[in-house]
Amino acid sequence: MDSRVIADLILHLGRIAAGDGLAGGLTPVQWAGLRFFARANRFSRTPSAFAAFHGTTRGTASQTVKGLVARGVLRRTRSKSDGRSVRLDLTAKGRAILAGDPIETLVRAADALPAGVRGDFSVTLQRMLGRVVSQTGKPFFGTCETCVHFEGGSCCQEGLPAHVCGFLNEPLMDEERNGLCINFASGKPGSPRTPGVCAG
Amino acid sequence: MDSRVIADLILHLGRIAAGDGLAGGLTPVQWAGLRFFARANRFSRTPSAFAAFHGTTRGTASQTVKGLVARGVLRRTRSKSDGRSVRLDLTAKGRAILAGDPIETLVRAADALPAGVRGDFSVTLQRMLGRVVSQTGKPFFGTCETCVHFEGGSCCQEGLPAHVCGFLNEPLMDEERNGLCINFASGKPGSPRTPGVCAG
DNA sequence: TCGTCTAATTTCGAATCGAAACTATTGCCT
DNA sequence: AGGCAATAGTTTCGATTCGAAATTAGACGA
Repeated sequence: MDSRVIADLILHLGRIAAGDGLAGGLTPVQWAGLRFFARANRFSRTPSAFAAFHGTTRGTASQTVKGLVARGVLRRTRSKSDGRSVRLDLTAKGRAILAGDPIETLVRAADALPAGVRGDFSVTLQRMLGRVVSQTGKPFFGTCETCVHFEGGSCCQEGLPAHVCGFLNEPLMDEERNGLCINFASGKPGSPRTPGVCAG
Repeated sequence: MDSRVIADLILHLGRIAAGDGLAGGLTPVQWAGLRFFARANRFSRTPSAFAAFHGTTRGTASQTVKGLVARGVLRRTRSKSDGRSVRLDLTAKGRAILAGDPIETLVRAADALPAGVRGDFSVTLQRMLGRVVSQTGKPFFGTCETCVHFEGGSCCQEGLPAHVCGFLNEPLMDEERNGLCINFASGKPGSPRTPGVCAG
């Protein structure tokens, strides 16, 4: 019986916080897009990945992206390795606009929570998302931190890629580990990551 | 920095769970309306209250209500005491449809949480909603349980109203205390409710 | 080279939303 | 009483959104 209240609260919170129409000149969907492309890693900053993340079709996602590019908050570049693919990056203007995100109301509300509560709260939310996502068959976007494809090491020199994504066979810079990835696959929690073996 | 993740998670959860298009023949907005009129008390089952709760305009709320009445899930009756006002009640069909609410995915995810966690989680969500609501100036919908206007007693006979809403000066049946109310005003937590004095 | 698959876009019709105009009713104020 | 502002609800209108389907372009295997 408490569970229904929880579900209602989550929906209501999301609606009240993000439903605030044209805050800062962007629509709620455009805000969602801007947030996604700000947090996704370079393999996932594509229209298709945004469609999967946002739970919509590629056609709709394409329109959202077009609007954001037209506003000058996203830059569109074709992939060199795959002529079909496109990568979207935030422009300086995009990063500036992100500061006025209407989600800030929610962020401040989370900030006001006691520090001890906040950690548990975040973990519980994540657990619920994992369950919802697996039940509905939607893709889960996680970071390298708990990804089974992540092969890390720290034996290399400064400034060189120290990690590898085993799924794409691509080197990863240290600061790229925090981006959301569409290729995320959950590893067993607590199992140590394979230490990377470096030639150098 | 954890706070931003929390905000993202809440929005994403809400989107994934409720954004599921025409589940059961109703749109996401219509589901929100049906849920509201199922949980609101008899003073709050009006188009205006739904507009306030849902964070939209009265015009848009009116359209949503019209759609629900046309589908036969809500019944529309004019108020006898105020010729302008209208009350919406769920029909038997409405209650039946509510069983297939797409929010059930979220409810099940909440059910899967450990019992100890669930209580704290619910409290934290409520605290965040309170903060968001006070920051944005939107009305808060609470129940009699913690409402300052609630004047309760239990000295009356069975079957007769045992409580009173001090704001509307209206008698309240025992089972009406759990409905969401637009006239909710938060009382000091822990302060004892005024015991009702019965003539009988 | 052909066929199939994937990435992205475009088009089109239906639905949604908010702002503004409008009707009807209430209730305060003199 | 009579006037008048406030409130509840509805309607209309234009802009936006959305999803389904068709379209273009490139990748890749047989």
